[in-house]
Formats: sequence, C-alpha cells, structure tokens
Amino acid sequence: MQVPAGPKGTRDFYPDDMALREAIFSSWRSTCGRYGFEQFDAPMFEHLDLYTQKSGDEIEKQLYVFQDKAGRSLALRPELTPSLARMVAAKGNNLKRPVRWFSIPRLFRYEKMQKGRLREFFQLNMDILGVAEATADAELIAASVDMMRDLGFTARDFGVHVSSRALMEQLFLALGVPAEKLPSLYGVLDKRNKISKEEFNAELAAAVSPAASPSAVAEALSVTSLADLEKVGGPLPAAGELQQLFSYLGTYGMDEFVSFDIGVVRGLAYYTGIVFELFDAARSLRAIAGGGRYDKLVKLYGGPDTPAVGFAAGDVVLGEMLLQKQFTAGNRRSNVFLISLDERHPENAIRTATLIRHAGISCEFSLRKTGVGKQMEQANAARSLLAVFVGGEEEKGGSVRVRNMKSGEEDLIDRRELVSRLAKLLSA
RNA sequence: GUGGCUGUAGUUCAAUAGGCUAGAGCUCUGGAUUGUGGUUCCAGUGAUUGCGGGUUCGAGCCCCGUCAGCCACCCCA
Repeated sequence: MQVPAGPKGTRDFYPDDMALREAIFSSWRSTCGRYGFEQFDAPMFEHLDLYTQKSGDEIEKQLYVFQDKAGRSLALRPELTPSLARMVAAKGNNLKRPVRWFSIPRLFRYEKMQKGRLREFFQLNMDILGVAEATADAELIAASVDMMRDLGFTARDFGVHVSSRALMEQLFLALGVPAEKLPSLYGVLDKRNKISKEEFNAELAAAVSPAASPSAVAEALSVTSLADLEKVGGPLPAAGELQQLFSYLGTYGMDEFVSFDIGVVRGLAYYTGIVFELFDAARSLRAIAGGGRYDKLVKLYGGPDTPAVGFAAGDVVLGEMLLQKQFTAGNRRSNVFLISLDERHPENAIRTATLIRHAGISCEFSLRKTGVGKQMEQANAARSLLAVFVGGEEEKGGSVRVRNMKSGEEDLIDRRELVSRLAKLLSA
C-alpha cells in the first residue's frame, strides 16, 4: 500500500459515512430535544487523575495518556461521566436541580479492537442529576427506547434488559453470600452467557461456597420475574423499587421493550442501583447502550451529595444495525443544477447560480467546460431535483427550460420569475 | 495483554499441485450522443499480490518477521 493508513481503530468519514453519522446524531439531538435535555460538552482531554482516582491505576492501560509541555499527565477522555460529575460538582449547589443534560462526545480508548469496538468513537450520553426517585430511571429508559424508535427500530429489533445492583446485593446477602465475595460473583454472573452451563456452575460454586448454597444461588439466578425472585430470596427492599420502575415504564407504554434480566451487571464500579442495557434482538452484537444509577459519584469529586442516573449509547453498534436495515443516506447535494448550453462561457451560469443561492436555494453548476450530456450526469451525481438550462435559444425569448430530474417533465419559465418558480416547484 | 484465522486493482472476487505477460464484475474516465441524465453498447485508467526478509532455477501460493483486519479470551467506562 502506498497510501498511508489512518491510526489503528480510527475511521475516516467519507461523505456517505458522514451522512450515516449525521443521521444518527440528528436523531439523537431530536430525541433529547423532545425530552427537554440541554446539550453540554467537556474537554476532549482531562487530567489523568480524574480517571485513575475513580477506577485505580489499572485503567491507565486503556487510556491514551500523554504529558504536556509542563509535565502534566493528561488523558484523552475514555468516557464522559467523570467530566460531567466534575462539572456538576464544580457548580456546587448553584445548579438548578434536576439537571437534564445530554452530550455527544468523541471518546478514545486504547483497546484491542473488535467488531463494534474501536479506539475512537462517539456516544450519546443522557443524564439526570438530582432525582433519587425511580421516575428519573424510567424517564431515561423511555428516552433510550425512543432514541431507537426515532432511528426506525421496533421491539422486534432490540430490547431493554433491566436489573439492579442493590437488588442483587440484597438477594445474595439474604442467601448467605459474604459481602466480600460479591465482586467475584458478579464477575461469574457477567459471563454467564459466554461459558457453558457446567463451567458456569463450577465457577459459581467456587465463588459462593461454602458460606452459601450454590444451588440456591443458581436457582435465584434462573428466575425471570421479580415475583419469582421474592419466592427465592424473601422480601427485598430493592425489588419494590424495581417494581415501581416497571410500573412507570408501563405507563410510558414501554412494556413490549423492557424486561427484568438479573444477568445485567455492568462492569463499572460506580453503579449503585438500577442498571440497564439495550441489546439487539438476536444478541449478535455488543450492547447498543447501557446505563444506570451512580448516586455517589458527584460527591466523590467533592461536590454535594447528588443522586444521578444516566446512560450512554455508542455510534458504532447503532451504525451497524442501521446498515443491516439497508439504511441509505441519499442526501440531496443540491436542489438545482444549472446546465450551461453555451458551455464555453460559464458567466451566465455563475450569475444565475448567485441569484438562486441568494434566495436560499441550493444550486450548483458544472465547473468544467463540458457537453450537455456530461452536465446532466453531474446533475445526477448531485442528486438534484431540478435541472435548469441556461444560455440557450429559449433565453433569447426571455424564458428558460426547467427539467424535473425525476419525472423528466420540462417547463418553460419566464426568466424574471425563475427564482420564485423554482422555490414553488421545490416546495411542491 | 493471550490465542486462532485472513490479507490479490478504489471495491467484490478469480488465478490447476510453486511455472510464461496476475484475470473478471462493479466503480471511475472517455466515446457512441458537439441541446438532455438514469438503461444499453464500446474502449481506457487502475496491482511492484499489505510491507520486509528467507527457501527455490522459479513464490500471489511455502517459511520467518512486521503491519492491518476479523474471531475468541481479558476488559468493557
């Protein structure tokens, strides 16, 4: 290859790719707008401490770290939530609650790449801060579903899997699992779908015995409804909270999208309550989106005690799903394309284009001196709706020929009325 | 970070068992059509077979390295 490749894990956005990206972004912005979220952004790089302080040094391997000229350790942002928590903490109590913010950050993670996982990507982040009730969780889950519907997906394409960190903790403690065993148990649980049943049972037994009965834990993990869960683990306070959440979601009309799934764990340490993930129906891709409650993070960064819940959806998996659905960009580049009949002299086309553009109509003409047939091809490439022939015989009689590129119909239009007639034709 | 698979025009794929000048569709450019696009027909541009080294009389094919991509782990904010 003579052409140098871009860095590993990055993408080039050619116009077709950019059209897909913009389709996703504008859908995201429109959904957030309907839910009354305000957009914000944060720096693309932060002090390394912001990330290590929360997750330990281990995370540094996943970060793009560099020193600036003063020797400060900085990192390209791998996620937005720490910046958000920092920004909210910095405002202290000066920020009107609840905060309903969204952002579409460009993020960087130094990772081994796989399908649906790159080193540079975008996310939609939606967060509500200052609300402890499940209404906020329900609002965000509903927004995530609407985000998918806005992109054209239905309940046949994806589902929301909901669980609760608090619920699991209460359940396992009730079953006799010691508190210090919980992290390793979550680890086993997280890979349940990836390993065989035998392996799972063996790892489960290793994680909970002898304090708790592996079979009791396994039984608890096999339940598919909250009601069944209480039969196994007894009354659990967090179950009531989840029930309330599902009740709200039913009122939102979300029943066909959401389900209780005790297998949803989420890797992040900072989640404290309800957690949820969106998956494609076939579960052949990575998670579309994921989120949950992180009630302690703002305080961790020195801010006021602020309950918070949020989710993030990546652009990579969504893009793959849209392409599978035969998404076609097909954006119109220009509405009007001028065909110069006196192709040696572009002045007429330049003057006419200027007139049309001043009226707010997108317009192009051939920048190369070439035949009418070729100019028509260029009009096609621009996906123009109308072709306007300038500089021909008709113009001597005070009119110009306008051709509808779709139907092939042509009209003679008075030269002086050209712009207003074009506007009318385009609005029809 | 670990293991496996793959790498041929811009793109999708060919090339008997290692054997002459590495082929084709699509795309792109030009022409048929110097005042009319999409269809069709014709022609052309375009590859030091990812890169570097090795084995061989001879390598797209075999070996080593490297880079890139895919898959499974690890991780997943």
